[in-house]
Parts: sequence; structure tokens; C-alpha cells
Amino acid sequence: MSESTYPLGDSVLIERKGLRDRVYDLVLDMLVGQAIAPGTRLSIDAIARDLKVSPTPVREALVQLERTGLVTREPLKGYRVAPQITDGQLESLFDTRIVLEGGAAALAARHADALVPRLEAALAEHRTVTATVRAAAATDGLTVALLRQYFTVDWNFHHLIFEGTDNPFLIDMSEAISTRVHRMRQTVLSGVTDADDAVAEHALILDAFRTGKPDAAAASMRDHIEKVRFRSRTDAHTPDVHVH
Amino acid sequence: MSESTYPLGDSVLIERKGLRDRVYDLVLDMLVGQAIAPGTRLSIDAIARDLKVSPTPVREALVQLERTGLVTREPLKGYRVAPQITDGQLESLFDTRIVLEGGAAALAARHADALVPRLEAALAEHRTVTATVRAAAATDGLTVALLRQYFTVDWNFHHLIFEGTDNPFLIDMSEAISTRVHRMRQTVLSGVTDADDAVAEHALILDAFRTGKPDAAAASMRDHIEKVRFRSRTDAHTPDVHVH
DNA sequence: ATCGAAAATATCCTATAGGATTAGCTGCAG
DNA sequence: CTGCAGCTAATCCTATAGGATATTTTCGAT
Repeated sequence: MSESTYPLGDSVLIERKGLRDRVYDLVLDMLVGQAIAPGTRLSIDAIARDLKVSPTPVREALVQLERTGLVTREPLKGYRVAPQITDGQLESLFDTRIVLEGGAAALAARHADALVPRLEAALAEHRTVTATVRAAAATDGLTVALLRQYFTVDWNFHHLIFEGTDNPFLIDMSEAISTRVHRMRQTVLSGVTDADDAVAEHALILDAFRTGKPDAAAASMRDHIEKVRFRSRTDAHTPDVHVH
Repeated sequence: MSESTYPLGDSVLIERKGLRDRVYDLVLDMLVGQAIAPGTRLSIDAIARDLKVSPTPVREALVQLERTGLVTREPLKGYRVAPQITDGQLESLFDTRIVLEGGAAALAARHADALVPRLEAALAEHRTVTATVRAAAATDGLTVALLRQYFTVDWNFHHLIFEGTDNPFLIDMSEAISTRVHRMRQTVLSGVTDADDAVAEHALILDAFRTGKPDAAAASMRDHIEKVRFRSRTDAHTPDVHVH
């Protein structure tokens, strides 16, 4: 038994990617989803009990999480949620983004013809969600889920450019950046007031890609990130927006 | 007890960084040290028996190794040594290095005054080891240890520039690059015939840093890596150099 | 002789138990 | 009331055992 006789074994086939990855996804969602206080202890046994698995896969997932910078580890003392990003680290993060995403834009411009349609679709979705967010903010119906959706479509534009490079190393590094950017947004809470600016700047980047010139694409990207940096600085210490 | 009364407790304090990191270092040395055939299975139990530890720390070390790209993993099938780098991946690696190290050079130029002395020392060491390698090659006394030493001092120059940025994210990414570059050198076996070229180009980079201009530093670094790429292309499929 | 199938081996994956260490709390002295 | 010693409890780390799966070997049929 256990041939392909019973085609309804799909549900168990989905499970066939190891417990480790499922635990990883769940803990990651928990970390980027709801803002958890930095320094909170992440007990291996407690997580294992909650998820009804043994500590071993939890341990492996945390090792993987550690390399993303979301959790920190002290030997013999356990894992903790990484401390809030400092102002200095924020500047370093933007410097890194300018280097990485600027270079990625230049490389992706080689395949501009294949990339432009995707960017257009992503930008259209970005516009739509931005309008929804504005309407919700006006009627005081801004939900956390809607915020997350906005962050996703915003980052999706940047991610497409990384994928456009067709460079596995750069794509891998983009994910390392992604987790940090998400974490930054939890604390800064910007990126909602400047939604229109972001859309406009993304449109400029798209125009640059339409020209097919690598330098233009890189310059527009660097310009965009530099402006995001500036807006983040000013919005850094303003009180949070009210969210339902 | 356990105050600073007994200062001889240092030896046990060295051990106090957990088995996982020690296993990681050992396996990493094994992978970058002696060239292991790609696709070789890395049995968790076998490694655990060899190192006289339980499988758990081995498992964690392999998860960490997986993110460096040195080993691959298939769920329910185990770990293997990552396949040899392909020509396309090699080009991608050089593209990534140009983006990352070019940007790092521009950022490190901010602290050029503190960085230049270190680069001078590293370059001097690079020169010394290069002379030793040349002499050894002439007398047919080229050892693997000497080769490793050369690779180390060569990369040390690049690593200093990353550290000069004082940017934790870029430094972290530099280590991700480092393992790939080491692995590439195992297969390409270049970097020994062009030792003099490398030293000369590093000297040019140092000169650029002396001017303190970020653009000059970045340009010299990109130029260097581009030349390394070109030399790697030509040397890619030449027979191996005889090494004792 | 070659191809296919089935059994045996080795390996991974998960679960549970025990020793060692650390964090938190209670109680007492100053 | 404050500070410190000592104890309790929770946690991490390591080790071992059992079930499930993949790979290899062997045997038999064409």
C-alpha cells in the first residue's frame, strides 16, 4: 500500500517538506505579524508545546531565524527577540539598501523588456492598495491586515527588481534585507503617511527602466531610497498612528 | 565560588560557547580546507560519531552551513556538499562582488584615514606571502598550507574594506560572499598565477583610498574585480597546477 | 546477460529523558 | 526599607530510542 492508488494523499504531501520549514514559517509570521516586545524570551520548549512538535525542529528553525537578524542567541541562555533597531543601525540599513538595490537595478536593466510589464502590474496593485488605505484611513477603518497588505505590495516592487537580476546571490541577500525592512517598519510606523510619495517614486523608477539604461535605473532607485531615508528620519519619533 | 578569585578558569571559559559553534567551525574548516567532491553525503550520525557529540549540535551546525551555500539539503534525504559552481553562477558571483565591494569601498572611504594604515599592513603581508609562494613554486615546494595562507592574506585585504564601512549588514554579507569565493578558488585554482597582478591592483586601490574620494575607491575596486573575473575566465578550464 | 522487483541496510526525522546551568523569588540581616 | 544569600523552578543542552523513509544490494525472471 501507499502507491499512487489513492490520489487524495495530497494533504499529506503538502506536509512533506519537513517540520522545520513549517515551524520556521509560523515563527516568522508571528514575529513580523504582531509586534513582539524586543528582548522577549523565545522558549524552545514552550514553542514546541504550542505547536505540538518536538524541540528539535524548533531548535533548527531558530538557528535559521538567527541568521535573519530577527532573533538573537546567547549560548546556554537561549533565544530572544532581537532588540529594536537603533538610529545608527537604521542609517547602516539604508546605506546597505542603496548599495544593494542600486546595483540590482543596474543589473536588472539588462532584462528590462521582460521586467517592465511585471513592474507595471506591481505598480498598479500598489496604486490600488494605496487608494484603499487612504479611504480606510479617512473613515478610521485602518486595520492591521490592511497595513500588512500595503507593506507587502510596496516591497513586492523592490523584490521584482531583485528577481529581474536573475542573480541568485543578490536575491538571497534581498531576503536578508527584507526581514530587516519589515522589522524597521514595525517600529517606525512610517510608510503609510508617505504612500503617495512612494507610488510616485516607483513610477519614476519604472520610467527609468523603460529607457533601458542601467545608470538611470540605478540612479532612480538610489534616489528613491534616499528619500525614504529622509522621511523615516523625520517620522522616526512621532507618535503612532491610530490603528484598529 | 566562581568569582574572579581563580583566574585559571580560562580554559573552561573558552569552551563556553556551545558545542554548536565548535562543530560549525570544524565542519567549515573541513569543507574549505580539503576539496571534497560535490554531492558527497554529509551524514549527521557519522559526523556526530566522528566528533563524539550527539546529533543535535551537528544538525544545528548544518542548518547554519546551509545558509552559507556550502551544503545543500533535501528534506527527508539529508545534506550534501553543494555542487560545483557553474559558469553562470560564477558570473553572478562576480556581479554581486562588484555591487557589494564597490559600494563598500565607497562607504569605507568615509573613514579612509583610519583604514589606510590597516590596508598598508595587509598589503605588505600580501607582498611577503606572494614572494614566498613564488619562491616555493620555483623550487616545486608549493604546499596546500601555503596556498591557503595566500588566499587568506589576499581576502584579508578585501575584508578590511568591509570592516572599514562599520556597517554590520555589509560585513555580514561579506562573509556570505567569502565562503563562495573560497569555494570558487578550490575549483578554479586561479589566484596563484596572477598573484603579482593582484598585489599591483590592491596597491592601486590603496592609492585611491589615500585620496579619500569615495568614487575613486569604488572605481578602483570594481576595476580590480573585473580584472579578476577576466583572468578567471581564461584560467577556468586549464589543467591544475601541480601541488605537493 | 540485462532488467525489474523485493529485501536489507543505513539514514533521517521525531520523541522522550536526564544532567547542567541560569533566572527569579523568598526570607533574613543590616 | 534595602541588599544579599540561598533555594526553587524553568530552561537549555546533550544523549538515547523508535518509527518512517530513501538508498543499496541481492535475487529472480525474461
